[in-house]
Amino acid sequence: MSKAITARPILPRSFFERDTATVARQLLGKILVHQPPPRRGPVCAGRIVEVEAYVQLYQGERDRAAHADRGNTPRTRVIFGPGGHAYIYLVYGMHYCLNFVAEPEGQAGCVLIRALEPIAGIEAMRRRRPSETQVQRLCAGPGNLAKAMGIDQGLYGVDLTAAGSPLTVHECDRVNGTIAATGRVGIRHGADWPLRFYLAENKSISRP
DNA sequence: CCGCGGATCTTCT
DNA sequence: GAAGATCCGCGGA
Repeated sequence: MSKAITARPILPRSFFERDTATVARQLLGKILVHQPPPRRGPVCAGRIVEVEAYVQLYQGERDRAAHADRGNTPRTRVIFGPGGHAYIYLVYGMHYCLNFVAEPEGQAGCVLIRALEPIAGIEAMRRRRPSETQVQRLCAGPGNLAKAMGIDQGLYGVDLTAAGSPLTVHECDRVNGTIAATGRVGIRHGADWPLRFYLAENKSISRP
């Protein structure tokens, strides 16, 4: 790949240290790159097509669906640090979920990355998800994208903004088409808050 | 096509 | 002890 991709500028910390919903929305169309250590697999990359924002307050109300709402625990500590780091956790004892920390240090916000359109490392993705037959579905859904991209707890806390980091986010051309905003998936509290953003016509989103 | 159960981590009640 | 920011395979209709 991917001189063409990794040559694009890495998003700076100032991109992430803003209002969480703004960060979420503006991540659409950006390129996520996973570069494992030498001999640990090929570079994988995908275009971000679906995200969710988890905030401290939404229109003055606590976001009880956010992990950070429970406070600063061993699992959530990275969310309270500076923006532009990876927050990774295991759901239901099975699947890893990748989030980007937003907001300045001391404020808790993060963006769940829910779907990517595969760009590079597709053969590796297929090996990791042999049951998926459609390339465009390899990274559809938060657990699926972590699996396909080879992302696990070992990347907890990595700085997304450092050149040479195993996980980086890169600038891309402006997105075309409609950006949809709906309620977040699989939660109860604040289920109707429009904090899920996705590219409406994209074939790689987790669900329409 | 739909619904159920399994996998088995973190946190809270 | 239970629920949760999930996904997949199985069985029945």
